[in-house]
Amino acid sequence: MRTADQHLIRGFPLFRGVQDDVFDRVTASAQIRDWQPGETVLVEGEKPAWLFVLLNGLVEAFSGHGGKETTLSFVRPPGAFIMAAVWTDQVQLTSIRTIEKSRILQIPAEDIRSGLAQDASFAKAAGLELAIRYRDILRELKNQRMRSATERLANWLLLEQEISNTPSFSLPIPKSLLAARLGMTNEHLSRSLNILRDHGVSLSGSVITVDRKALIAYAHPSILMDGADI
Amino acid sequence: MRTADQHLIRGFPLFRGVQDDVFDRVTASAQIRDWQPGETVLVEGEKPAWLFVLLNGLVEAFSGHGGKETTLSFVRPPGAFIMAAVWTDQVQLTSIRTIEKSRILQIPAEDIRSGLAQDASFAKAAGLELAIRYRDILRELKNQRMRSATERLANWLLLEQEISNTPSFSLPIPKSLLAARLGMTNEHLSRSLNILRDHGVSLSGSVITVDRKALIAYAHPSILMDGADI
DNA sequence: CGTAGCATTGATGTGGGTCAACGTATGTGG
DNA sequence: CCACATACGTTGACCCACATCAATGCTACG
Repeated sequence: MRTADQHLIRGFPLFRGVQDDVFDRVTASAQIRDWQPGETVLVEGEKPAWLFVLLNGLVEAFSGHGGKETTLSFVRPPGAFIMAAVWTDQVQLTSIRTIEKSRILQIPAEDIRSGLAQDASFAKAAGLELAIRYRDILRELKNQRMRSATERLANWLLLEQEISNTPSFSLPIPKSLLAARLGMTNEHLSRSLNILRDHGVSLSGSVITVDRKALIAYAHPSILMDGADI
Repeated sequence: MRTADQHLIRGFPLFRGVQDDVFDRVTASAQIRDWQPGETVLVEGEKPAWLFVLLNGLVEAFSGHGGKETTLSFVRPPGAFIMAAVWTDQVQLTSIRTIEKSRILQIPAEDIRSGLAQDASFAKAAGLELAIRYRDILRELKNQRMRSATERLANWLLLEQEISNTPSFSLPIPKSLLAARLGMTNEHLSRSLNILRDHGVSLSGSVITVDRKALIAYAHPSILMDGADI
């Protein structure tokens, strides 16, 4: 790894406040690799050999079972993935593929585990990463159980619009991915968008315009369910 | 806290390998309280004042939104709860209530956080707890997305039967709770049990007899989805 | 241009929720 | 010991959200 890269990584939340010697040891055998869109980074069911940290790009966690496939989350920089599998040293529960061209840091799982034991700051930072993902996925489960697909979509739009900070914005991902993200089919997404036309959403192609007040009345957003997102 | 209690707690996975002085500081202001079945321990939406560790009993994490309520998980000893909220110092995403008479240790959230920063062993143990819960809930999300309610039930029965280690066993929780746990209505649970009669399950009252081979053929269990359970 | 994605639309099927009625225990007090 | 209440489970009728399958439209781009 080049020293410029090392410098970049040093500033990542995961390594904030970590002792120099621990940082050096943890990153000694680390590698950085560039990935093309659509490449599979890892497959569920294997023991984790590395911890992965997304430096840039976009990555999808998904899983398949009995002919079905489901998207569990997206990861954006500076997120890490399969932290829980590395921490417990158990098989990965998800597969990972790149959505966009991505640069990914990989650190030997064993080095991570010994780093956790050596430096409380590192363990605290890694645990924080894990806690954030835990909360993300918990929100997702609540979302799934207590809202209809159309409501999920409505709340996603509200969040996305809030991020873009303009009433009109264009979808950052293709609709097929959005459907997967929301746990619904493409067809149903299309219909749901039509339903939302009656509640403050207008769209032409991938450009969305939101009347927040109307959409909020429909969506009932809640900070206990709508969190950090793609 | 009595020294006998302190001794008990010292042996908990959360405090395995923690330095004595850190242990003393973390547990200095800790309290143990006994709870009756059905008591609400904490309500979602509040900032966590304590970390809770279940010493014995059974506790349910649940959430409500827009007139609906959903059970997110059960916690059995020696599990901790709202670890993620304490770690991130963000509002709790779930409410907690006791199912059975329970004894619960509570430790000031601030003491936990400073303990994390002081002792790598403690941070590692707390992170392990978090990682285990993360994986539980991830499995639950996969379960929810890729299986029907009846399949979820079938796999739950397989797991429960495996624990009991006899072909015949009686349900450890009332059916209404089981339905909540599986994310379905009581009515649907009843129907699902009837469906499973054709696949190796026979029941009279709350006593279940499972023909593993037949049920496995229906349920398609997977270690990537069926994990530690109630 | 044609053809290869993607998105929409329609027709139809089904898992599972909802509501109401009916059973089946396990009490409690007369 | 029986009448009754209360809680829990089952069954049936019905409905709705969402998936599935198939056809069609839309854009893009070699």
